[in-house]
Amino acid sequence: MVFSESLKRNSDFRNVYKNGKSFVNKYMVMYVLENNMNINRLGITASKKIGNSVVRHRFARLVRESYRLHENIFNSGLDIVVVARKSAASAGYGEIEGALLHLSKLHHMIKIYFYDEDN
RNA sequence: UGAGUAGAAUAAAUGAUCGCGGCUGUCUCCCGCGAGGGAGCAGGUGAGGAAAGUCCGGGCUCCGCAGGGCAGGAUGCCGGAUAACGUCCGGUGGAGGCGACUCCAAGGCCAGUGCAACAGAAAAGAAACCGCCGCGAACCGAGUUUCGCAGCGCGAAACUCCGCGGUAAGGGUGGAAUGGCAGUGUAAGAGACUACCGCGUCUUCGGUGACGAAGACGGCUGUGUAAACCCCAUCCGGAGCAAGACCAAGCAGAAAGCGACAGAUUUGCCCGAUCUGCUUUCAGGUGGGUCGCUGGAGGUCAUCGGCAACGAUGAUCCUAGAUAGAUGAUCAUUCACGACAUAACCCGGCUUAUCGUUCUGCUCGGCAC
Repeated sequence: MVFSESLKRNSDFRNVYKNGKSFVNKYMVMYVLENNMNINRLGITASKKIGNSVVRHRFARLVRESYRLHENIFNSGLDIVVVARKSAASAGYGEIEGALLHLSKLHHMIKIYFYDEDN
């Protein structure tokens, strides 16, 4: 991913939870906070309540793939944390991708000139 | 061909595009005096049979070397395999199945202690509820049965109701009741006696052994429970790859309390050993990198030894190594339409989860010859 890296530290996660804004839909919760850098940092979380290791890994991969394929339409300088909800365990790629874009719009983090073709 | 039984293999496939982690590079570019670093490109590689649960065993690493006693834990038929095991192999004994085969926490209740609810008379230094039998008392009375007669009431006898005793055959209770069954015997009974079976002891034989076989002897002294305490035998130092080693960077200590009859370490306690501080609060620094990290009790094949587990020798192969943590997405085609489940130091096991498919040995039956 050219413009992004992953969010790693526990303290960074807590910072986003505490100070960022959040929106929710059926499959996930998304927290967003400006990080004053020129790249985005993406963190993905899935608790053990969601499922076993296979399920949690799969969720992370689907989110990462969805983000990667749409990386160029997002605004920069954001810390993004995606938390899995229980129904995400059985979701396929299309559902995860749709959910990610839906929440992105609610956060107004999609570049303006992409709005038309994505709607 | 049906049912079953034991074991083995496999764990959707192929292609295209985009994407990710290691590795390699006589490739390209950028940074740096340099060692080197970064980006790209190319090639090649990248989870499982259980990677899981973390239940055992070991390797490896560290610990003021690990010593003794007590406590504690684990294992528990025999022999073998192994680095080791609670695993595996081969046996013995028992249980189940027509059988192939499967299952077994399979040492010791004549070391001691305990427990055995309910039921039952009685569940272990002690036993008679019913029943059966004997003797006694009583001869009053009541009842039952039988018999007699001068016959519708009288009389007689026996038994029971009472007491003492014998008896473990039978009934009933129970998971379990003094070996079983048949006979002799007896007042009634009883291993009291006899045959057979079972049990115990001894001897002989076979086996490394668990144990088996045969013979003799003992009438066999009233149970079950040791996943009850316990006894016996064997084994066990602790902590774990966030182990641990190294490099780089960086800081700052202060206060209070406890204490040499102290404190710390070695799972618990005692002895012994070693060390000299320890605890709390406040304040401060780092939170980067390299190694450990995958070539190993390794896989495959052949030969030899062994019933086998396994071992020896030779040949041959190398197949993830991340560090917030790499396997995904889309499209196409095919099919049985895809279960369970993601390495985190490494092995040997066990246990549990699992859509299916295929193969092999064996058993019991059906049909045909």
